[in-house]
Amino acid sequence: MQSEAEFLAGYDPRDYPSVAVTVDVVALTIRDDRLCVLLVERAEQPFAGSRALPGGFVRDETLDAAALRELSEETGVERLHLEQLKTYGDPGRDPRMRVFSVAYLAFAPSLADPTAGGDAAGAYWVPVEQAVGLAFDHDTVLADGLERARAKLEYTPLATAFAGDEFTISELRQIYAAVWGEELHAGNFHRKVLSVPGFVEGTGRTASRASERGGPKPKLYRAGDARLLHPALLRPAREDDFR
Amino acid sequence: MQSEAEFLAGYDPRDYPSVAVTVDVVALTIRDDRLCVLLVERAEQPFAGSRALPGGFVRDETLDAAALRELSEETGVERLHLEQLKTYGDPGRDPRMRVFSVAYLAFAPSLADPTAGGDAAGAYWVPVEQAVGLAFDHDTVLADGLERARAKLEYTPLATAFAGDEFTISELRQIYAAVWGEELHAGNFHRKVLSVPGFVEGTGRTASRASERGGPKPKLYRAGDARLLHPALLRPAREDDFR
DNA sequence: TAGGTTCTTCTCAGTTCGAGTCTTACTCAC
DNA sequence: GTGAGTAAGACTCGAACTGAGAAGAACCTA
Repeated sequence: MQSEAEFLAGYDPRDYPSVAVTVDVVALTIRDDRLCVLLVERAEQPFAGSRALPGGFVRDETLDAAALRELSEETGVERLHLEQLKTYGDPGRDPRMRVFSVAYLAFAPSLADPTAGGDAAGAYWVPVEQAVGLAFDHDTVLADGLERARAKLEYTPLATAFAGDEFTISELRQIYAAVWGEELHAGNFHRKVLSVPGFVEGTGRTASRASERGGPKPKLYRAGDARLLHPALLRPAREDDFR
Repeated sequence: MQSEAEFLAGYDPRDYPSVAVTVDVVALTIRDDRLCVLLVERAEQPFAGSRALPGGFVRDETLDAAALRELSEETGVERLHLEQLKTYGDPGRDPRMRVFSVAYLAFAPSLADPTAGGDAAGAYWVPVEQAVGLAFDHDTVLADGLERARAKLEYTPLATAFAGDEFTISELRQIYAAVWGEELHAGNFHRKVLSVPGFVEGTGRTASRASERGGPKPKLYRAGDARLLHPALLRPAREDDFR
């Protein structure tokens, strides 16, 4: 494999257009009650061998379509909620040329392992706290994506995008706990979720089995039609978050 | 002046790079208790003569720097709060070539009239409800910016960015009223603002004059050090906003 | 000086909140 | 099968917050 130094030495910027636009995707899911992000192992220079967020150049398509395509090409992941996060364009963030990267945030229910493809040598879900030392400025992108995801859980029904079609209140609570990194009071969470209009709606059905460790069979719910939670479901306040 | 049709007929895409990145700025302020946006009159094709958001091509600089520079060049406006809004990149949104526009949102205290410069034939503050029929997809960009601004007033001390260094609680209330488009209960607003830690801090001073129509001289406050309002200052709920 | 307006504080009832308890239904280990 | 432990869901309590309104003092204009 070519080293990064060799690659840069043989690289002539005039062979390429001087400005490029890419999309990069922060795809999140919950696995084993842990918040995980989708990473690919880069097969090409620059940063060959490093881990990075999946992404690539935008073609003759909308930005949303590019994000969906790249995610699908490099990882096989398809069914998910996508939204634009932020654009990163500092000069020098890509050693080849001026590259503007439009970052997307994606939320996926628990899925089978992704299949690598495209420019990616491998693709896998990694617990977010282990996703450090990424290529380019992707550490920053990931941090911004996590902050956005944590905030959006408060005032949108986004958490249901992490769940399957039918879910229990407990599963929903564990999604919140995984994203926020702290446990929630089960009774209060239950009361709150059911009291917010349009958050979830009952299916009339009950899980076929209780939790592994006992307890009654929980009722099953599906996502409601609300697009905003009102009143919001605020995470426990920590003083230092505000100053 | 060249018509748009003439311009396009004489336009050869090969004279230009095929992809470009611009910044466009939704700059907001309050004038006469009304929410206004900064518009420029375009001097160049395409859309010459139309009104548009101030903006232009990104040079060898960060995106934030480009937004600040364009705003200053085209309008003379300088001292303000800037944050990235969203990136627009649909094929065909600019008739010349593929243009990606990184939109910024800016909040300025009440200022003197801007001075036109750069590509702009004129620059002026326009009440947002009169800012329709803009060039490119700027109607959409403005709508997204307004929605973002309205939401951020709820949970950040952003409103103080519209005020001067010292302001009264009433002035702050009128900023909220102008952005949200509805009156607020003066007593409750007063109680709420003072109860949120770090939102405002007293100066110990009092306005030299009361309101034109009477009343006591109000106390003066300045922005506090909070970066988030907790608890948030929620706008009156309307059912249809949630579904 | 009179009347109207604003600033600021206060009251009151209704709602939401965090923390905890309780009952019931279930799983697992023995 | 039985018993210990756990979870779902309903409930209670006091504290905190909310919207609506009232009240007094300060100040403007006519």
